[in-house]
Amino acid sequence: MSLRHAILVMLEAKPGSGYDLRRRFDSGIGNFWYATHQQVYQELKKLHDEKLVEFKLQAQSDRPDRKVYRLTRAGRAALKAWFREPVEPPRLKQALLIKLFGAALTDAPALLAELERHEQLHREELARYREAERQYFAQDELTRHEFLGPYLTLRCGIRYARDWIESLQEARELLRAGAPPRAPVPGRGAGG
Amino acid sequence: MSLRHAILVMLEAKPGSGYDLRRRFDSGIGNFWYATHQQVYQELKKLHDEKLVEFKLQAQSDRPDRKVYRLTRAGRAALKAWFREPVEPPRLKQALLIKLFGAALTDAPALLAELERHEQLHREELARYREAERQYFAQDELTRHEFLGPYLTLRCGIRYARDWIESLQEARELLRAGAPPRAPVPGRGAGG
DNA sequence: ATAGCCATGTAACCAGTTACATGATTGA
DNA sequence: TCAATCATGTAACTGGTTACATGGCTAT
Repeated sequence: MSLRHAILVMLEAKPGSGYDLRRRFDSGIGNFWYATHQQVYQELKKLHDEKLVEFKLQAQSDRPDRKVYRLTRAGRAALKAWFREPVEPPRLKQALLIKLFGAALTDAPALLAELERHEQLHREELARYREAERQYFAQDELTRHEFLGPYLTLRCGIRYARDWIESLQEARELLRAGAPPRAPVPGRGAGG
Repeated sequence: MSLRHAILVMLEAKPGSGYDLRRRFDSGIGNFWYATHQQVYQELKKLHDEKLVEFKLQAQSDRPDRKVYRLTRAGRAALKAWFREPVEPPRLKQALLIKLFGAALTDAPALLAELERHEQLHREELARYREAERQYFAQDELTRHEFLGPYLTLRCGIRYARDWIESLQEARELLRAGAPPRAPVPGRGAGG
């Protein structure tokens, strides 16, 4: 139940409409927390009912009116309280690994193609993160300090994507070889 | 909607009861797909209604009767069909990263303690994986070949846990320093 | 014309979680 | 006596997804 906290963090960084928030879920926090426009609008409604956010109607002549949300004092308090509670570690759901686990139950070419496809997706992901990192360092020190939090999540994403690429490469090599390794791969790759 | 496929893969590896499956979700596939006993029993019921699995009642004198499930021919076909369909990449939900993203909104000590707590959890996770890897290599080559799929998922898990530890260490260091890095960390850590 | 963007919403459904229930056996 | 393990299940609820709806503006 952290969707609301993702939204509160986003709104505290910068007020915005449901539509704005939805788009922000395509990057930044979106790299590790996903939400559809339905979830955003409904959660905003709940947050408003609970008086954790408020909005100003922003009439626009050429486009639909916007509800620009921001935190209330109670919202800020709720967010601070959440920061002090422990979050439970996430429960992973990696469907691709179910396939890899059951590698013996399918034909190798289909699985190899699927692994390669995912590897490619992670390469693109990694490229996006690297570009974002480059942009981060193009800023002055004051701005870098302000965005230290987002930068640190970016670093997590870089390691995540990079290691998927490594793992999928390894998996493809060993599956192609059709035989298990004789011993743990030495060095960093062995988990040491 | 891959819970059913996780169950089908598990049952194809070895028939078992709902209770068995539930326990198997504590390791192996459980390292990357979680399920409660409710989900298991209800999914088994659905799979049975759809005639993808069948069961034999195993009466036991001292303990409750077990329903020992296994795949039907249709179940095996459904599983093979799934292996040929692409799986969508997972939508991550990492609540801890919401906190890290919003680091500026809370006091450092609370956040640092939370990061350290998670780092510790990942250290324990990594230790489990390493032990499992050790056991894998203690087996003969034929058995290693049979369990190549599970081994490869273990490798993914090792990289995953190891990198969380690295990322959380880095985050704690930079947050403690109270200042952003001057330039990307050189070498492998920089995303290269 | 056709599609896409901006901006919001209702309704139905499905997946996942939590609480509650049963009942025998084993070990502290 | 109390808790844990084995083994299964019903019921209520919450969170998340998909489909459908509106309506003007802009670009091809």
